Amino acid sequence: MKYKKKGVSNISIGDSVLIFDIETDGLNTETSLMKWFGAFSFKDNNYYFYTHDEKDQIQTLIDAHKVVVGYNSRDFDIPIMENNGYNFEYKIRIDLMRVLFDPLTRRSVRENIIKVNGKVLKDLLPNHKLKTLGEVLSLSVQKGDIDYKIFYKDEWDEKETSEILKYLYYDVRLTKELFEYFYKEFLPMKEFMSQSDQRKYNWFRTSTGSYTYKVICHKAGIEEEYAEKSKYKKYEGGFVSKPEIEVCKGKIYCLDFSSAYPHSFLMGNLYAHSCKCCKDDEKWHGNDMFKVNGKYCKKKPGKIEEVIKKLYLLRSEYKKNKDPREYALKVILNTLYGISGANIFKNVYSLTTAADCTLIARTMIKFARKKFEQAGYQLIYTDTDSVFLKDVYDDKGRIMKVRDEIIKEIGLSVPFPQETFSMGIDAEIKAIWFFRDYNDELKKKNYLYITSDDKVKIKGLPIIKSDCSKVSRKVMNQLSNEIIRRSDIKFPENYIKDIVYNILKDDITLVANFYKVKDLSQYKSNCIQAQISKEYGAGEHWLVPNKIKGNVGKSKKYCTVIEAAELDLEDLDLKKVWDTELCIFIDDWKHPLFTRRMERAEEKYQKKREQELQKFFDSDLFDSESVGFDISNEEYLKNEIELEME
DNA sequence: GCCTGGTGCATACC
DNA sequence: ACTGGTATGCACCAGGC
Repeated sequence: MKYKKKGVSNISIGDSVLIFDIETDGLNTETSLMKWFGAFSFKDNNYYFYTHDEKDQIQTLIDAHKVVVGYNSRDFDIPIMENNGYNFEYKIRIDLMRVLFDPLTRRSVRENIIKVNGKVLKDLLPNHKLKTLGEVLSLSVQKGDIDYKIFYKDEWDEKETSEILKYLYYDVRLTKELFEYFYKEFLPMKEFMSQSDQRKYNWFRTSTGSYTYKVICHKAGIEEEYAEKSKYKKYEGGFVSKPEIEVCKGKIYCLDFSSAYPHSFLMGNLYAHSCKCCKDDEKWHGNDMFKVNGKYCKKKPGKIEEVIKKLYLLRSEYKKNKDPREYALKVILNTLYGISGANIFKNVYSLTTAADCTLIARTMIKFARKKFEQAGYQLIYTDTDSVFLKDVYDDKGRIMKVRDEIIKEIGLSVPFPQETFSMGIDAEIKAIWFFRDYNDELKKKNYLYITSDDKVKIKGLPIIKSDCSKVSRKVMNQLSNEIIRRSDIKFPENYIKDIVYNILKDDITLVANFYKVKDLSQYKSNCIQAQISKEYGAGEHWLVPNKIKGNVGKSKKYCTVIEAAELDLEDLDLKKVWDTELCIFIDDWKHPLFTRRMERAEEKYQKKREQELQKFFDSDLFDSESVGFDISNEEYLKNEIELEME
């Protein structure tokens, strides 16, 4: 019995692609029997549905296609069908689940480069079920499920058949739409690959690292060889400065190098370490400015450098024309540095090259800092390829002149200066804040700023991390208008407290923290994630930190939102909400650990003072004139703190 | 008992 | 077929006093 249904497709593919899905009587791939087979063919835009007794027709349909596509088909559908006597030899097999992530290694493959409404797909997915994916990507998802008992038999009446067909149709259609989504999303990556990789859909399903390696090898004419994965040495990366000040208001600019790492490669010719056109002692081995470790050809750009340059220029053009292929080139250019530090990518791998790439970038940004400082600008912060500075002269043109000087001087110190290399303005800011840790030191990679056009940008702060409580997020949203209106983020403690308790009054479970945990077997310690996995299973959980309820946690306890229904406000543990999430908005806030340390030092000082005093009273010197201490209280406290911090 | 430092894990920045 | 280092925060745990 064959059912056929006309469908439509919004993409045109040259290949014969078959989308398929099966229904079985169980989940065990060794023993399960396939009961139904559903498919969509891009050859004729038809859906096909068969029962298990139409084996020849199913095989004929498969044979008529070059590419077969399923969801979790690599570990489920195909093994079962093979055990049921079907043949998938020589088929190009695409498992759409594995396009996103690999369930075996639990690594993301492409879910972290797909964006939905500005957010990364990975962060939007609570799990990797096909239905969830359909919902997040706004595809046609059928509501409701089927009772799987229906597949425990071999024949179905008209009503059952209709139910199964409807169910299977929606699943095939969802898989088809997902394929179409990925196809459109990744097609811009296709043309940079070799013919063979294009044919095998490697532009569609490889990790970004593998993709980049394949493209670079193809374009540069290098063998695409792989090495055994091994533990390799680490090397120094980007330079991150401590923030120079806590708050800065006024005209502030964030300047950053355009594609710092690709330009490091180009300007230092860092992949041309084993050229045969010159001897070792004729090569570039750095200078006073760039103390590189490797030796690089200075006669002509290497093969990989030629490719980088070509792709960089092409990207600039695509970017100007809003061509979607711009993104593919961005991925390649940004990933190349990463794979040059991973030994499996044998023929681009070079620790010296990777380390010299970061060294050049570190040197450049430190040089820029020095130059701006010498020119009278106040440095604020630096991370890898960017520098924040205050425009004390209120003269953008002057900054640009200093910038040009920096670029020019860098160009004079490298063997292959690049015209495309520059520094751009990444942000125009009117106020920026940094925050203190428990040692009262300003933290790196954590800041908040307001741009000249009144946009609030937050980097790294706990309040934007995925585990942040909803109550803190709500508070932030309530404050945001006020923050922009006043150009200030600090409020009196009681003001924030009122907002928090007003929110918690209605729902105490909003203090819950978000946890995404793996299967228990994946943990080798009794860490909190392992405890959560053991108690509530792998997956995503909102857990309420509290003092009395729950089997997770030893000092602090965690229970589910449902279990928390019995808790009172006083039972909650609000430490994270106050001391890490909301403290950034509170006037004159000090970390409690730091405060306690100060108090202890004060106590110690008082004790010592009493002792000294006593000693003094007990001594013969009581009558003499040498009364008092040689250092002040503040000085003493400072010394104590420094001693403790060592 | 309290504090400290090391470690594993998760997640952000570049 | 598997991109890198830098950094913070949380909780656990062992070891010192």
